[in-house]
Amino acid sequence: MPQVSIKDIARMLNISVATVSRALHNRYDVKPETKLKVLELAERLNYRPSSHAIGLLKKRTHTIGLVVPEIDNQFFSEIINGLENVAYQQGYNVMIFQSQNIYEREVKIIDQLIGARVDGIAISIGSSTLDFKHLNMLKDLDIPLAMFDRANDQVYGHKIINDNFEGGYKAGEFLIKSGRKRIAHIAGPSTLKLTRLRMQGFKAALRDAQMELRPEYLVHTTFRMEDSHQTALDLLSLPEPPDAIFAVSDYVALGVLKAARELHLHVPNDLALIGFTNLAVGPLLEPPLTTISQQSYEMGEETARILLENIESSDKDFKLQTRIFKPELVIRNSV
Amino acid sequence: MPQVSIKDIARMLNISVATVSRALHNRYDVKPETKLKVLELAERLNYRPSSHAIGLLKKRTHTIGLVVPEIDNQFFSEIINGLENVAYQQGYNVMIFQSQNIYEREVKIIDQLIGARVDGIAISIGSSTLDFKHLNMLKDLDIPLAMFDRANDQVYGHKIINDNFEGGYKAGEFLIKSGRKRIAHIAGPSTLKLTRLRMQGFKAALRDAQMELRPEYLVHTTFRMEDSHQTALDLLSLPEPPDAIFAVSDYVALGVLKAARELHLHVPNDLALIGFTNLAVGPLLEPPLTTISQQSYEMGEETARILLENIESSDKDFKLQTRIFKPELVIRNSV
DNA sequence: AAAATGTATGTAAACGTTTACGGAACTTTT
DNA sequence: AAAAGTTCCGTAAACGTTTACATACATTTT
Repeated sequence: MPQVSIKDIARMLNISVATVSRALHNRYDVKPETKLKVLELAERLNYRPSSHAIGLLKKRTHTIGLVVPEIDNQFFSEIINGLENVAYQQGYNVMIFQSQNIYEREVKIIDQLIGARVDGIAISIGSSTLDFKHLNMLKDLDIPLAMFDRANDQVYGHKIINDNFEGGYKAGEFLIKSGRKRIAHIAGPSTLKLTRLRMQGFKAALRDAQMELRPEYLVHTTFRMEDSHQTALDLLSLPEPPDAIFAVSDYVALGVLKAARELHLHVPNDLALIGFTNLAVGPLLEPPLTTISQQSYEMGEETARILLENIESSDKDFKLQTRIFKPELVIRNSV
Repeated sequence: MPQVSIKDIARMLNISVATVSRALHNRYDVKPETKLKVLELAERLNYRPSSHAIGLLKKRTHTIGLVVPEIDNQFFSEIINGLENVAYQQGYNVMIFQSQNIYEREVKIIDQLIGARVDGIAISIGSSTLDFKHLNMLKDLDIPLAMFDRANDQVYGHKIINDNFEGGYKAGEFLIKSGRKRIAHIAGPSTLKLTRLRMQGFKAALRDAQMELRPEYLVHTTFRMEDSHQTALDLLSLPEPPDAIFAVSDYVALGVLKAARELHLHVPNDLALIGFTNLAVGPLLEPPLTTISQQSYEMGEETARILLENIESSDKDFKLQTRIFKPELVIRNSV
C-alpha cells in the first residue's frame, strides 16, 4: 500500500477529510475517540503530509535555496554548515544545489528554485556567470536574495563577503616584510570580483613598498588543483623564477606545493608560499601553510541570518545589507 | 508583481487556462498567434511553473533524495558528485541533506523526503542510527532505497559498498610485510558495520602472520579529526607505544599525523601510518600518505544507476542489488 | 417551552497545473 | 446542400491539504 493521503484515511474511517485534518493537527473540536482512530490509522499507514499540497495552499514553504559553485570544496561545505544550522534553528529547510561554475546550470537551478517557490535564495555566483538577468528577476518576484563570498554589484541582493582587497594587501605585505624580492601572484578567474580585489590589494602592497610587479609574475588559473598545479609548474620554470608566491586560495596553494615538490624546490627556503581561505588541512601540510583566513562557517551563519530577517520581515522594501568580514593573517611555516 | 500563475496569464489575455497550458507546451492545436501572445507574456512576467502543482498532479517528481552524514567530508562530497552527474543525465534532480550522524535528524529527513514524494532515496546511514524503522517503512511506501558506503543488513534496500574486510586485511598485511612489530588500529564507531569489517580484516591479517594484537592497541574514535587527534595522542603516549598504526580513515590518519608531529615522532621512521579512503590531499602531506583507496566518485555513480534503474522499472518486485567495490593499496611514503 | 450555548462534524472553495472530452466555427469533400 | 473533416478553444475534474462557514444534535439557561 503506497503513499496514503488524508482522503484515503477519511474513506477508511467513514468520516470527512476535514475531520481527519483536524484530528492530525490535534484541534480541540474533534472527539477524542475520533482523534485516536485517525492517529492510529495514520501511524499504521505511515501517513506523511504532502509538501506539494501544503506548498500549493500556503504562500510560504519555509525552505531556502542554496547555490554553491561546488560542494567538494571545504570552504563552501563549511559555509553550508553555518547556513544550515541557523536555518534549522528557525524552522527552515535548505535545498542545496551546485552550479559547477557552469552558467547554464546556474540559470536552471534558479528557475527550479523559483518553481519550487522557495522563500529565499542564497548564492555564491559561479565564475563563468557574466549575465545576471536570472538573479535580478528575483527582485520582481519578491524572492529575497543573498550573495556570499562571490557577489556582484550589478545584482540586487544582500552581500556577505570578505575584504578581499585587505586580504590581498596583507598577503603581499607579509611576503615583502619577509624579505622576498621576486614575488608572484597566481590569481583566480578574472571574471570574479574577489579575484580582482585580492590582486589589487596585493599590487597596492607592492606599490607601497616601491616594488615592481613583473608582468610574467601575474598569472590566472581556476580554483581547481589540477589547473593551479600546471600554472605553478610554468611559473616556476621561468628563466628567473619567483622566490615567493601569493596564491589566490589554499586549493591553488596546494597545486603550487605539489609543483614545488616535483621541481625539488624547498618551501620556504627556495620559495615562500601564502594561500587564502585557511583550510583545515593547512596545518598538516609540510610545511604548514601560511595563509589569510576566511571565516567560512560564520559567513554561512551571517548569510542565513540576513536572508531570514528579510524573509520574515513584512517590509516589502527591506534594505539591502552588506556584511564585510575582515581577513586575517595566519602565520605558519611556508613563508 | 510577484509569482505569476497560468491563471493570471489566462485572465490577462482573456483566454482559458487550458489554452495557456497548451501554448506553453507548444502543442499543435493552438493558433500560432495565441501561442506567441502567451509566450511573450509568460516571458515578460518571468513565469515559472509551480513544481508543487505539477508534483501534486503527476505521480512522479523526477527527484531523488540524498542523505549523507556530513557534507564537509571529501569522501561524501565526491560521492555526491558522482551521483548527481548520473542523475542529471537522466533528467532527475537531487535533494541533498546531511544527518550530522544524529538519529533524530535522519528520521526527520526521511519524513520530509516522503512528504516531498521523491521517486527514490540514497543514504549513507549515520553512525548513531540503531533503529531502522524509518528506512524499512520505505518498502511499504514503494519508495526505492539505496544505501552506499554505510549499509545495514536489517534494512531492505540496495547496497553499494566496499569490501571492507579485504581493505582491512590489506592494510594489516602491508604493515606486517614492512617489518613492523607493534601494530595498532584506530577503529571507527563500533556501531558501523564497516568499522567492524575493517577491524576483522586487520585482525585476520595479524592472525595469518601469527602475530598478536595487544588489547591496548585497539581503540575506537569518530571520523572527526579532533577526536582522532586526541585518541592518537593517548595511544602514542603508552609506556610501549606502537610502531605502526592502521587508521580507519584518512581523516583519522590526519589526526594521527598531527599527534605524531606534536610528539616529535618521525613518520615513517618512528611510526608507520596507513589510512583508508584516499583523499585528494593525501599525496600532499608530509610524508605522502599510504592508504587504501575507495572509489568514491564511482560509488556515487553506481548508486545513482542502480537506484534509477529501480525507479524506472515497472517491476514492483525489483530485485535488490549489492555492488561491492574492491579496495586497493596505494603505496606512498608513510609506511 | 423557547432560546441560547456547546460539541462534533460535514461542505466546499482554494492553491496551480494538466488533460480528456466536447463543441463551435470553419473548410473541404461528396 | 448535406456530410465529413479540420482547427482552435473552453469546461471540468483531478491531485492533497487547510479552513471559513454551515449544520445537526445535545445540553444548558431563561
